[in-house]
Amino acid sequence: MSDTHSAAQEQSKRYTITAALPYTNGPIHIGHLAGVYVPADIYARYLRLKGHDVAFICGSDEHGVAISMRAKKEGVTPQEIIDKYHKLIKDSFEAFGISFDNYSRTSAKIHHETASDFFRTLYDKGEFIEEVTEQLYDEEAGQFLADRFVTGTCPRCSHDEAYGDQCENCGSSLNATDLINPKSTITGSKPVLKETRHWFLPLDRYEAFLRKWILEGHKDDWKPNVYGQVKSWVDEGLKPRAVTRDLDWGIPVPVEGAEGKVLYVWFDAPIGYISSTKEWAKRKGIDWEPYWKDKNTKLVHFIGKDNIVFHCIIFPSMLNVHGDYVLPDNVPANEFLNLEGNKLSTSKNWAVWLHEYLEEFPEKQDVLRYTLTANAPETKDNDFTWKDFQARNNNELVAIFGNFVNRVVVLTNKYYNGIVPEPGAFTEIDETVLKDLRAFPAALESSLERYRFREASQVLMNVARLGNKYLADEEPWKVIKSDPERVTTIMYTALQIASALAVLSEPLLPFTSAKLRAMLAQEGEESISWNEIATKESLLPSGKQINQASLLFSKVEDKEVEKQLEKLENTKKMNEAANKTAEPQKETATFEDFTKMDLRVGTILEAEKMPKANKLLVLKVDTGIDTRTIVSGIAQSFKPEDIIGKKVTVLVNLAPRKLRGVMSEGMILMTENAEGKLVFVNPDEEGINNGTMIS
RNA sequence: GGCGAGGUAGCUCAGUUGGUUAGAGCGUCGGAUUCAUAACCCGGAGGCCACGGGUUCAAAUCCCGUCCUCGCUACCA
Repeated sequence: MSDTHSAAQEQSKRYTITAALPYTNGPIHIGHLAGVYVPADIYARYLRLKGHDVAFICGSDEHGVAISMRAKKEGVTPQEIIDKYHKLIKDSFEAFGISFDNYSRTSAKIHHETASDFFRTLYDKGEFIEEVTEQLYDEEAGQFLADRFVTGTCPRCSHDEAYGDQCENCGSSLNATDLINPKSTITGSKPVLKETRHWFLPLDRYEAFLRKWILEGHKDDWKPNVYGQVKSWVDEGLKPRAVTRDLDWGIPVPVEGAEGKVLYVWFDAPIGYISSTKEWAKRKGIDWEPYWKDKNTKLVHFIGKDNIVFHCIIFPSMLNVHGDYVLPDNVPANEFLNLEGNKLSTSKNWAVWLHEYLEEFPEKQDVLRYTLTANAPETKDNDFTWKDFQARNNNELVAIFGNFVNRVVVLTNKYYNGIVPEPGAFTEIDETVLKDLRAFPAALESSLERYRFREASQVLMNVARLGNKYLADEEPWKVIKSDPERVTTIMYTALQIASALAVLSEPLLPFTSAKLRAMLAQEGEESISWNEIATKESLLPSGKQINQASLLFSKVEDKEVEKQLEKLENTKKMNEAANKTAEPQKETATFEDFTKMDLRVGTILEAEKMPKANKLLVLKVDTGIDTRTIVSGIAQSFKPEDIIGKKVTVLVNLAPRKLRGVMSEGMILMTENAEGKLVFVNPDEEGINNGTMIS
């Protein structure tokens, strides 16, 4: 082997690359891909090409209350839910070319053991705090109820199907114990309060460690959005965080007297990276430990911004107190991707689903990879539009990349029957072009090492641009008529660019790279390595027979874009229709129930913002009976000055309640328009006096 | 309310140890060309660098304030 090869070997490092474990309650969409899996895959592929030792690790995250609840709702077992999505996700990743070295699942035995051992180690070290609290318990089902397993009347807006953690009507976040008339969604029975013991990870004790490690140690090499978010958390003060739950779906807490309790999904999920690595190592017959415990291993977590706290604070703290483990070298979290101007939403079906894309755009994996990379939400939220998808494909992949390759291969076949010609003397222009070409690997490395994938996609495109410009300047199709000798050098040089392109495109466009290698007859033994591009005399040697041209990319027609937009329009319509469907009628109220409520016409006399609160207005209302203070959560829909003098409907005999220190005596009746803006329910006739009864 | 990130050309984004006419790609307009999927190549137009103050010989870049977007957090009908 050459000297360059051994030099590369010497620099070779060990990398453990993780991509966020997808939660198995839905398929993968473009937001996941753009934020996590595409950049992680590009990075992993690049490192392999550089000759590094890479473990690219992922798997399905299959525990947690959301799956348990969904199973109950659909009347199936949690196992059926996770099997369905695990398969769908795993298969679509594979078809999309995400090159995981191992894709495991947290329901695997090896993971249960690993997570269990991990917990036990911290437990034995006395790292946890134990605390007994009162939680809602369903006696009929014989189990504690997670917040989302409880519904009841919202104490704020009286919506009577509020969840234990949040009221979807008024948006307030709640404690399950706050709900009026709580009801178990499992049996419908009324839950009781019961004591339960849980284990907490005392994050507050790790503040000094986190400050030193991240705030001092990674000030300059972590992305501003990640660093800033971590700083924000640490500065606000960390609190102990429960790492166990009362639930029957998950990894049993491996401690005496913890029956019916499982590890909190956020405790076990990141450990899934470790168990997936173990699974992989076992299959390969190698030792997994260096990938997590050797100080020279570089651990990198690819995640979306919603996961920053877990990957930068909780998991590193766990690894640190456990001992033995290396800490992440970087966590290049991305922001979010929007779709046609709106947030991606699994529940609203506002997404481009990977498995659907693969069916609707066969053989176009690289087009989506490229679009998502070129437009990745690296520094701020970004918007995916189908028009942009079409433009990136037609104007860049087809027009620049595909076209260059096609020109070179067609001309080579036309002039030399597909045999790489022997070059003559190189001109200054040839030399410059070849020199520029050899600079590209370093340029790409610089972008990729800094996790600037968007930039890398443009650098890659510049390789094809270099080729196109070279052909346009040298005009072999003209020169062939006057000086055919010269054309051999031109075509040889252009073919070197195509050959480099085949290798350099591998991380971003793996399918295209493979096709191009095949076209240039540079597969397997014949292929050149990334590190050789800058140094090897000839990338595609004279005399080599290449194959016929075939198109690397095809145009995306307007029709296809329209079809996708139509699909989204339909989703919108369905959502609107779903919203229009009125909620079912509540249970019968007797006349007496109704007459209990004293509703009056009132007038807002004064209104001002509650200091230090976002949603609250403090109102003085003339109810006819008296002038009283009502605190109302309408500040996001109205300016105080705009509602003074407004006639409103007031529930005057609602039990008074103190809100942020101000006693609120009553409630203003509100409803909501299609955009979610609040609207007063008020008498629209003039001349109705304050205090008039509503019946 | 507090904190974090962002606000630069029609679009997507670079650019901050402060320093000549603020850059790239796409789009647009014009030119050239025909080997190539009407693609490539060359050139032009297009920016009060969110807004208002300040520091400075000099500000997209530093300081103060305001506004907008996204997120976290608090509070919360």
